Amino acid sequence: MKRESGKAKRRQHEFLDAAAAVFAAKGYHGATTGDIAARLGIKQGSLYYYFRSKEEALEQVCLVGVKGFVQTIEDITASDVSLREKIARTVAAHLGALATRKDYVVVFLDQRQHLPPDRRGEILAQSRRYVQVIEDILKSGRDSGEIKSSTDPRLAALNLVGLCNSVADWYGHDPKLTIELIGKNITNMFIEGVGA
Amino acid sequence: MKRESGKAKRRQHEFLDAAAAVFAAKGYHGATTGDIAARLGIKQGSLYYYFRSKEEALEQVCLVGVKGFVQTIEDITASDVSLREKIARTVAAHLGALATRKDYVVVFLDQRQHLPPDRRGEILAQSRRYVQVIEDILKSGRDSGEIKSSTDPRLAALNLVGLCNSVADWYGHDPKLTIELIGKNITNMFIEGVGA
DNA sequence: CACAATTTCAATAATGTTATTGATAATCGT
DNA sequence: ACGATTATCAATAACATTATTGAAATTGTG
Repeated sequence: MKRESGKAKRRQHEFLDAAAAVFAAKGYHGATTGDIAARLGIKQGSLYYYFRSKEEALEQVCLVGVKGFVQTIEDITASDVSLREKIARTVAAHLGALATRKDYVVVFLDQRQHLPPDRRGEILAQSRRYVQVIEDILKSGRDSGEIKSSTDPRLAALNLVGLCNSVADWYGHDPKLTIELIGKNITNMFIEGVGA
Repeated sequence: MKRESGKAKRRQHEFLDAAAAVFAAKGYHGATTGDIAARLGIKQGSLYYYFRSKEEALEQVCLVGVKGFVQTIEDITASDVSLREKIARTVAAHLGALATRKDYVVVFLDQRQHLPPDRRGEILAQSRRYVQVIEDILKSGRDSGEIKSSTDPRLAALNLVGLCNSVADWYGHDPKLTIELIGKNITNMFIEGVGA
């Protein structure tokens, strides 16, 4: 009989959290399975009850990381609000994922390259689609005259995503800089720029 | 007698290039000294004629990477041109370093965290100063009324640097996207935004 | 409680990696 | 061409890491 009691799921979750934390802190290759085990208070070999291989663990962590991004973006495109509001929501969702699941997001951003090609498929597809959706949002904004006609939607989308991703490099250093504050700042800069 | 013939320097340079390329491609821990040796066409043990340890190699690569950034930024602050021009030059210098020394820059950006604390000192100091100089440029621009008074120079500096750094993630994928084009795009977006 | 399922352990095989060393080959200046 | 300097090699010690296995402990259930 399959158990799948809430307890088992909780433990599985703890395991993924530990893997994400260790991968984020040390990088995939810099992290050892022993590090993950130590964080869970179990022995290195015991981990293999939860995964088949270290690679599989990385894949799972990356998937959680990227899904945090993609989750809400669909609804945002569909919603009937101004372009500014769409961008504000996109940024908020992006930064929100960073705040609530920093380890997963950081691992997705920085460690997915270490997955062998045959494990990269879905992760790559999801992240490509994410940028594509943002590009589409910008394109529609250009059509509706809400953004400059000279704006290249592709480049602008890459810039917006890069801008949000870069927050991961320093978020948390200064407690004054809340997600809300940073989000407003990025949204404003993206739409109006810093020029007087 | 110390030789220091041009040849020796050239070889030293080749060695650093190889280390940078391998670290950039596989990450510090994912890269083996054997990988670096293979790229140079020599045996793994022979590398230790050029460095004392893998860590030292990483430190040297990171230093070259960060110096590419800091090099020109000083002159830009001093120069007597408009804020827009200062920012345009800053972005151009940043992206230029990315284009001409991508491997070194990528290693500095993504791998410096794997240096032990006692090797991080100078690298950290240089990169802090880099952001500080940009912050100062923006502050002076705020004082001169060239940028919005509501702009937070610190956040804006972090954003500008993050934006430029994020180009490393995709630069080179599309040959149509030249450094000049990307630079103009970023400068425009940073100052005027994409809004109509 | 007793039984079955779940979770962890101890021990270890197989492999890979860094760094050292003394010998050897290649190169340079005279 | 010769001796000295520079560069590379072969071999290996020491160590770390992943993954496997069968046993043991723990937990949940009737």
